[in-house]
Amino acid sequence: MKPIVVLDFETSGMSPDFNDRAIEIGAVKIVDGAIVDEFQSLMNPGVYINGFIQDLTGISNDMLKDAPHNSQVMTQFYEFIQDSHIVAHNLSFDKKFLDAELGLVDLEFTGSAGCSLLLARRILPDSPNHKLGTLVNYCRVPKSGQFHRALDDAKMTGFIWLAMIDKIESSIGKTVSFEMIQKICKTPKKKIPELLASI
DNA sequence: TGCCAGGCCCTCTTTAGGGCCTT
Repeated sequence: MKPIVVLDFETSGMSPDFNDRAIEIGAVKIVDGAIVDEFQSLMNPGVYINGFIQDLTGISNDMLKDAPHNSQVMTQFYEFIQDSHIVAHNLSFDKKFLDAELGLVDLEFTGSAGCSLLLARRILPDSPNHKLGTLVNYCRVPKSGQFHRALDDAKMTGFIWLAMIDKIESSIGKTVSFEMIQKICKTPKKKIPELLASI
């Protein structure tokens, strides 16, 4: 089974379509249900980081001043995710930035991707909501460090992912493939019990 | 220059609207 890289970006805003850029990447690599490696780097895209983002992340313009440029970091990160599946909390957000930043260095990730937010809405329907911070408490996984820092968020997302996989596998009594997880994420909530019973 | 998102999912739906998530 391929490794799973759980990743998280901190960015200058909500969309690369409006010239927002990644300012930090954090990721953990999961093999056989355990975190075996990690990747973290600030990166300096050469754009000014506004006060809201500085307050949210604790990442200041001064901290980015001497950070390596995005092109250098993303080239290294591309090697880190080779031959892996990727997972993120609200994948559609992080995948946009991954594609945009890799595209700027003429690279492309063509592997499979999964979303812990979509899985949580299906597997943990009784959670008060499906924000990362809420799921950390709901799943009783370790709170590692500071929210809105990339590596800490990636670690916590990784723990939540593993907790959800464990819950699925405990309920059906067998292991599930990454492809099956993707299928669960695409299945309407109402049909999840029926799907799990059929595995 | 400055503008500022968008996919998912529910429902009093599908000829739509609005909340949830991510920074």
